[in-house]
Amino acid sequence: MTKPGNGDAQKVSDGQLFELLRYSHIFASVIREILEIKLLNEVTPNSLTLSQFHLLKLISLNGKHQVGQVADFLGVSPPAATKNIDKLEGLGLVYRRQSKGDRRATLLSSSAKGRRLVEKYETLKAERLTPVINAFSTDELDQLARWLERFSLALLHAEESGEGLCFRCSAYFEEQCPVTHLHEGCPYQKVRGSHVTTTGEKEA
Amino acid sequence: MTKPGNGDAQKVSDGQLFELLRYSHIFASVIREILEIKLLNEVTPNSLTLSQFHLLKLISLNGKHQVGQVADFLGVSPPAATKNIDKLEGLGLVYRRQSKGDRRATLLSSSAKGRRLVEKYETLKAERLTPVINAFSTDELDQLARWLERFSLALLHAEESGEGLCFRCSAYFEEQCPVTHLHEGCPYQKVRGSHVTTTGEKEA
DNA sequence: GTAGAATATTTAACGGAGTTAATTACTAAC
DNA sequence: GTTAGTAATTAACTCCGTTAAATATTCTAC
Repeated sequence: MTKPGNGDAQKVSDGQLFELLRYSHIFASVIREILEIKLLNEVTPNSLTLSQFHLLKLISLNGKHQVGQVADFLGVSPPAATKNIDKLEGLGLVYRRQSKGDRRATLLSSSAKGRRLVEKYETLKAERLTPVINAFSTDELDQLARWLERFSLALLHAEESGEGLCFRCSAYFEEQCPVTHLHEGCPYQKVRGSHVTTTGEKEA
Repeated sequence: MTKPGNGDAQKVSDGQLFELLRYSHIFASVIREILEIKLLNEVTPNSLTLSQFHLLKLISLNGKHQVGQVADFLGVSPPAATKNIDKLEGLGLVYRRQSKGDRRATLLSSSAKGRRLVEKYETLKAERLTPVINAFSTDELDQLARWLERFSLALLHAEESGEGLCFRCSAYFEEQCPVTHLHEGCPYQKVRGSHVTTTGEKEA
């Protein structure tokens, strides 16, 4: 792994490459395990999965999605989405209702309880980031965010077999998704406009 | 979430905070899904889990670990480690042998096949990183790695309830683990010295 | 030196989340 | 109006994790 002469353009040394591999992995693991899974378990006694939470968040942002859409969004099969929705519905976090236009379709909307949960999670997540923010200057934070974006895009574009590629923003979406041209029909796109405010649908 | 007045020190704007949350999540997801899971599935027709691969990697780096140690390392229960080892052993990637000193203990070592797999994965991973490397200057890559480290450390230190905290380097380890004082007895530490070369144990 | 506590691993029983295939209900095409 | 297609669900299964119990070995202490 840290052998000499790995064949590639020798732009970076083996040591640099190792550091990059090491810290990108560690960063990814720490974000996922500490900032996401651990926090989620603290916020929900009923311990939701990350998938289930992302589902809840998407539904909170737009109360007009149907099951198939959110399945695509999560990157899972429709039956898996159904089961996740069952669980969220059982907890009173989301509701199902039949679509008027197409009576096969089920529309999903969040309850006030569901939206409160999303908001609580996001607030706490931002709080936990405070020590991180304090470890950087404002300019550094800006630069870091841009580099993370550049890194992710470079990786994703290289991979573009055109398949089910997605930026995996998990509802941290922006007006203009940078990978839309790779993956048409992203549910995030359908949610555009409601942006980041916790504007749910009607209450039940 | 992007509400005004989130209470915290107003060092960063809500927009900045959102960008940071968005891109740290996206980066973490892309690393995990594209650079790790997807790549692993391409390399192994028998589709190993990330856990199983990390286990194999650890064993490849040091052929003297016992089951309980690698269970700690993976952050799973001993029975889970046993089953993962069963699978790797069934594929001829690792071997079990009884410890001479303590006949309760099982020592684990990798086969040449196992080490080849690890090496192949790491080589391909480095290759996939080429477009990323080309998207940055050498100095930027250095800076990025250091920032990822600083970010991860800040997050981990803030969290330090002293529990099972770990840097989650998954065997991308360095001589001096920055969180050792938080988590004594890390299996990575026991592996120190063999560093990153693919130096396994005896062959069977 | 042997009884009893502690430790290392495995087995057994089970749960949760994912999969594919089949079913049900509805819509759309011709 | 029959037929093909689509949305969602149910059924049957797999995989990876869990805790509790079983087994084998070592350590402690009288």
